[in-house]
Amino acid sequence: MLEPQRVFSDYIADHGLKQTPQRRLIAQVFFATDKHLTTEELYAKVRAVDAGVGQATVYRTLKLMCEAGLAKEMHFGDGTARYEPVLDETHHDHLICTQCGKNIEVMDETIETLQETLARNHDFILTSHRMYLYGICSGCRKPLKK
Amino acid sequence: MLEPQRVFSDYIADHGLKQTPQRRLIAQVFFATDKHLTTEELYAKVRAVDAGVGQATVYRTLKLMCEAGLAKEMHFGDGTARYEPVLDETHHDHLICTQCGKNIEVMDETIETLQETLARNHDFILTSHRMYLYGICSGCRKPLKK
DNA sequence: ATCTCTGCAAACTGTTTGCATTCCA
DNA sequence: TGGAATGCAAACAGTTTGCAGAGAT
Repeated sequence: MLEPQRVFSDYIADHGLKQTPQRRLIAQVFFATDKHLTTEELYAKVRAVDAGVGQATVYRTLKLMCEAGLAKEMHFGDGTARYEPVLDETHHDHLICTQCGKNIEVMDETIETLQETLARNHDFILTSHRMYLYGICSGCRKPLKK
Repeated sequence: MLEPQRVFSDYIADHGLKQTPQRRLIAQVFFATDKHLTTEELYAKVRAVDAGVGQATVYRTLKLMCEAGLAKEMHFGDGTARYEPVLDETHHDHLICTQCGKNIEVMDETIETLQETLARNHDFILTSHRMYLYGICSGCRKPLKK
């Protein structure tokens, strides 16, 4: 896995933008978690380190990381956007427990292939996709003893 | 295909709620389209018939139809919710052109089966899923003559 | 008559933007 | 030094809510 913060640095440099302590901090905190954070959550984590960082900066930096291909915006049921760090090029889909919110990243080559085929059958050139599987995980359904 | 408005009526009656002309109208307009409407769009269509209907009523009725299982809320990229009428039990996924926004409803039995298997392998009981395939449709990529 | 529903406007939430100031390059 | 980035607050868009009056049962 390549250093995402290095990639971000490079992206900034290559685009005539500027390194700032805020961007470094936000990126560092963001890539330190493998969860799907809301801006709110990221903002809180960042503030825990440096309370002087503004919310707008978090939004702007997150957007910048998306442009750099290092973050991906996603929407679940609720109205808030969540961001997922793109640590490497590994694509994956999501298996989400509707009970406890657990989010497992999954991947199935056969499904991927079939998706390609399906799109081609409709004369589409597939560029990307998102797949969310919702269910109940084992932990959330064990105590049924009677 | 069963009459969705009848189902809605019944749901209202069964829950001690009340039939109103607004609810009837909103349901009628909603089920008359097979597209994925935003509240804004639905509101406009409703207003074209009866300009006296309030926006809040559209929101409230849409939520009610979701609770009745007659509508499904979905989020694409943008910040606005879209609603899809659940006309019958036919499940489908989405093939979306990122250029023109065309939204084709697709379905592949094999993929469905594999999704089940994938979930089971992770000890999940699958309850539902959403799959969006993004690409460029044929119409949006033909005229490249220079 | 009661209790829900409606429309309006105000309130809220998540996100974006304008601006003066700060700060990297 | 100059242009980009920041923080703040105001602006926004989508959605929800409080309330008084209208309407369904």
